[in-house]
Amino acid sequence: MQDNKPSQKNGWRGSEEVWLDAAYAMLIESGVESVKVMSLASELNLSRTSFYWHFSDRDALLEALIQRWKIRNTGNLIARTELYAETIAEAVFNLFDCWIDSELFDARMDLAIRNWAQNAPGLKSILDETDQERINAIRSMFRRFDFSPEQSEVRARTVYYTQIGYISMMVEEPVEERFKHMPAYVETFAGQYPSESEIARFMSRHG
Amino acid sequence: MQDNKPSQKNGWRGSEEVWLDAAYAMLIESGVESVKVMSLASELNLSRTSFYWHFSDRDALLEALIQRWKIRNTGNLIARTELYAETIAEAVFNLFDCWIDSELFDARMDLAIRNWAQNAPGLKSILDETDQERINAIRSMFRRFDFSPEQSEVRARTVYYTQIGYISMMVEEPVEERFKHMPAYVETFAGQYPSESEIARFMSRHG
DNA sequence: AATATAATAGACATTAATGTCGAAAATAAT
DNA sequence: ATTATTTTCGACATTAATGTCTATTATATT
Repeated sequence: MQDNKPSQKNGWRGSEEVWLDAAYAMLIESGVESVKVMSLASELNLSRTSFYWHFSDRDALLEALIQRWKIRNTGNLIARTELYAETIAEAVFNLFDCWIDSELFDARMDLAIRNWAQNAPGLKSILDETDQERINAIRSMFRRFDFSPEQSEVRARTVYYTQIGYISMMVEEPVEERFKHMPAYVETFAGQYPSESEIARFMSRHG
Repeated sequence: MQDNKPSQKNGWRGSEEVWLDAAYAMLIESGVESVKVMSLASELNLSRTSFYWHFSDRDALLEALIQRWKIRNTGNLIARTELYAETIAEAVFNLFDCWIDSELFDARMDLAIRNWAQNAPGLKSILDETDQERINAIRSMFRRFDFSPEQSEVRARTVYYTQIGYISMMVEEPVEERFKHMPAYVETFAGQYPSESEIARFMSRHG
């Protein structure tokens, strides 16, 4: 594990990374149950058995997928909650960046992991901890703007649950639609409507 | 399909209902992938092959599960949004009954169906429609209390997404904890803190 | 060019699942 | 009690998946 950049761009058709990428694509597309050595092999036009040169078995591949998620989906969200903001509305807008920029937060991966965790108790524990860390960070954000402990707790959960719900439902709506509603979401979550300049600052950050 | 109450309590060990109940339990416990004729048979101490007397094949069983969900999880929620209420806070409390009483709304089944739908496009369509109907009903509730169209739209979605998120995360918290936070959730969703009597009315409805 | 290493692929073994068929057994109907 | 019906079960066929072992091939190193 943990090769530091194995000399990529060698002449071989397969590699740990190639199999992992295919597995990732399969995972977010159809769930962990469909991450099968057979399917990946035929997709990559490689013999099924040569998979076993790169990974000891299917479980090792799945473990690598979890590692990838851990590395990518930790930190960014929390960093967003700690960004400078003059009002709670601006702070909520900062967090919203995560729901728009998949570089900051990979929603599809998060959903796949969440579904997978339902049948993998070990993963469920890790996910529960992760969720808790994220909620803690959002709660602190509200506390910094002088919401009561109770208010901060409930508003943090509302913000987070709302997003998890949105992801779980795989809502497909045009981007304009999403942006249009953002100020009203800020008002609901923060209890105050954002100022024109706050809206403008948020909008200008995104295309 | 659609027997009108087949003479139950006959002397046979198996029946459509017995298999279906076992499948239901398996579905909400471990997801559709693990609803397997083999597992169910060994759980019921019946020969695997006698399953095929009651159902033509595994697909027929899965279809029956979907029917059960359709019948049970439609109507109740919408009815709750239409109940008499003097304030929006009271109306939101009325809806909250669904999240507490599993007779009104079977959250575990809903989650299982939602996960299943990710790999079953036909089911996904049905689920999308169902979600839309529920959100429409909640939106109408806010409209009745004179929230603007935009406000009603966003608050309805916040209420619904929050609950779907809560279910998806399989949050396990003590009942007291849940009840303790309810008024603060009402405040967030409705924009106004519920009155003492509204809280009392809600609490007294539940043990 | 020769050699070592990394990667591929085919033959084999195994397992878990679905589904068919016909014989046997349990129950219900007369 | 006899007969008919409903249900159960075991033997068989099939499929899709995992994983091992060994020979071969492609690439990299010297």
